[in-house]
Amino acid sequence: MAKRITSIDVAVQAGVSQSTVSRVFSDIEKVAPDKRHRVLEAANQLGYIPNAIARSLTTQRTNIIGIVMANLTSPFYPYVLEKFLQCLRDMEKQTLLFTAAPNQDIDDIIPHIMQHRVDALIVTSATLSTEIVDKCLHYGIPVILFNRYVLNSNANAVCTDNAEGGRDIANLFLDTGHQNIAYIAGQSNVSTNTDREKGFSDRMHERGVTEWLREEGDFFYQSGYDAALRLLTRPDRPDAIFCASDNMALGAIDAARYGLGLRVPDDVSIAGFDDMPMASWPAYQLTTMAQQVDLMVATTIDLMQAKIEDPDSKPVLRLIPGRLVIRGSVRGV
Amino acid sequence: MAKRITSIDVAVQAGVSQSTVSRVFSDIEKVAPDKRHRVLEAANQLGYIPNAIARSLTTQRTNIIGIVMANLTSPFYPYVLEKFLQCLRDMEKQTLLFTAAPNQDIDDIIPHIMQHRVDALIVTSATLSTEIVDKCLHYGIPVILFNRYVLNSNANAVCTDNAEGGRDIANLFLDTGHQNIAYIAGQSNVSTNTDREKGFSDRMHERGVTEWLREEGDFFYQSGYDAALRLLTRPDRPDAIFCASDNMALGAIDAARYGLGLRVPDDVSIAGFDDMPMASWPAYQLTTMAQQVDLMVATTIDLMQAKIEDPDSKPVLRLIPGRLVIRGSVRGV
DNA sequence: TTGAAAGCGATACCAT
DNA sequence: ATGGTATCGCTTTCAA
Repeated sequence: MAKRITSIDVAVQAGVSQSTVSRVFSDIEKVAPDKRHRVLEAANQLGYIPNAIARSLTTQRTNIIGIVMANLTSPFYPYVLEKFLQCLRDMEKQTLLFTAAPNQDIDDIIPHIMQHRVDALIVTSATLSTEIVDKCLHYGIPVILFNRYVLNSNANAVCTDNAEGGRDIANLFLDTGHQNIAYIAGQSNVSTNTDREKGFSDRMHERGVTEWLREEGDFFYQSGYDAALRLLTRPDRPDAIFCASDNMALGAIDAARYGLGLRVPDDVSIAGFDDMPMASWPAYQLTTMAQQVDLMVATTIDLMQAKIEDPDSKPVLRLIPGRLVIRGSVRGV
Repeated sequence: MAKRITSIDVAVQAGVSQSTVSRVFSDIEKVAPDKRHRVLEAANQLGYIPNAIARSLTTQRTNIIGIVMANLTSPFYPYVLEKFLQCLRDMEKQTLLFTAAPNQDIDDIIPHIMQHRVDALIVTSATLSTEIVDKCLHYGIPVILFNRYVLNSNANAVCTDNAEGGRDIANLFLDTGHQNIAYIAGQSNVSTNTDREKGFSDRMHERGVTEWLREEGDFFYQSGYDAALRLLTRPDRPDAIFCASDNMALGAIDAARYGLGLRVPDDVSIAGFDDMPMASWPAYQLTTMAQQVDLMVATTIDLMQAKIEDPDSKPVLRLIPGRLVIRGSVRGV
């Protein structure tokens, strides 16, 4: 490795002061056209690239946004991540990405992130204790929760209206005359699941249905497959299953078809939640409650910007409505 | 936001010098147990978190690894990314992640990354010009290509042995008595495709087959679906299709089944390449050439480490063999 | 407009 | 083992 090129080298080469070089590369300042030209030329000649580390140290801004992702393996999240990366790239921000190790407490990784003094922190599908959120805020790092919320926290949050989505699916099943309905839950301690389930069961009750089957999974494919197998081998086989995630819904469809030789939707209707890319594949044609990812991401970025510009703004929770996407996995529509 | 807490604040509070505080947080140095205790206590009390920016400026190391990813939307890459994140997290390194915008030249985003003085750069499924690689090296930033290689470049590279994989699939089809074989290509200008195709066609020739069908896709699901539709509606319908990616293979299976009512593998055998998670789902049971992602990632990290420790080490290309995974989409095995 | 000089918050070398 | 101090590479006053 050759000697590192700094703005001083460029200054010497261009016959100007180091300050002037700095001004050229921070754009804003006005510097005489001829000098600017000489600086640029010298920089190019020497292969100079400004050092963002040094810049961050003085400006107190890194232009880096931290993103914490829980599970990249579920096909829904890569899409979310991709969107975030696109947005941030367009804003000329860089992205420092973190995943939690299995069973690792998200709270524990935050200090690692804070060491790097990110300008803001986006946390998807994981909750943070109010203490750690406050610690971030204390350091001037806004926190925005994506698809999770914590009441009475100082963190902003953007979330699909999961309860409303659950109600809509209940309506869908009942409107199409299904008699024996089942729900396959995600982990019962995460709000994404509980909200969907709450909306679903509230609406069922409102419409006079007081009993239905329930199995619990973990949002992943295999758990949906297994849960559906348990449900569909019962003597009182359900004729409709609402799965708390698309992933589980696809598993449920495969269990019905390949595990038990049933037809979907003729023998059993299946609905999901998320609308991940595979939901539209011919093999599945899954009817599902779509999360409006693009809108959610854009909203998250907006909240982030607002909070960066006015750190004292009050935290808000933005609920984004889901969109019911009718395909072929629920009969009678 | 309160005043930022620095090591000086901690030093004052603990009644020691700032140097001592620094020593406590950089671990290595020995400092008297009682002082260390006082420092830790003061730090905790003040909510002090060391500033990695300032540290990087003096140590000339950021502990950040840059990763450039081309397409997160293909289900194969999130898995790769997840593995990288895990490995790097275990090494206490942070990850700065970049994706290229559609049609954006990867070369153009490298300077943005270099500004942040990452300790190394991992580039997946994209090539870099030799000039830009040399520029990185000049700045002491090793470059490791993942699943792509550039001959005569100074970048290290880790790649599946795509040619060998292609040969193996040719063997598989011929050993199982298929007569009319077809190949669905990815973009014909990327080495991942050309190597697979080259191995495949070489072996076909070696075994006396000189003619076969060919369609071109883009590695994604839809293109596989469309290409398979074109192939399977020909009068001389192929009885075996080798797809350059699992994604396209799944599309091909769906096209055969749902587009044309054919059975897989009875009417047509289909093989893929990658072994992404869905390949094992009951709906597909795809026979495919698996890329050994864990091994590839580990190898990449090893090369990276070696290059960081000895910047003058010669660049190497590591070929990782694929593993043929026999499931149910090819008949006769 | 331009240059000189004072930080930013650590590390690391040099004394003690 | 501990403290003082120069240093990393920039941005940002302050004067000129």
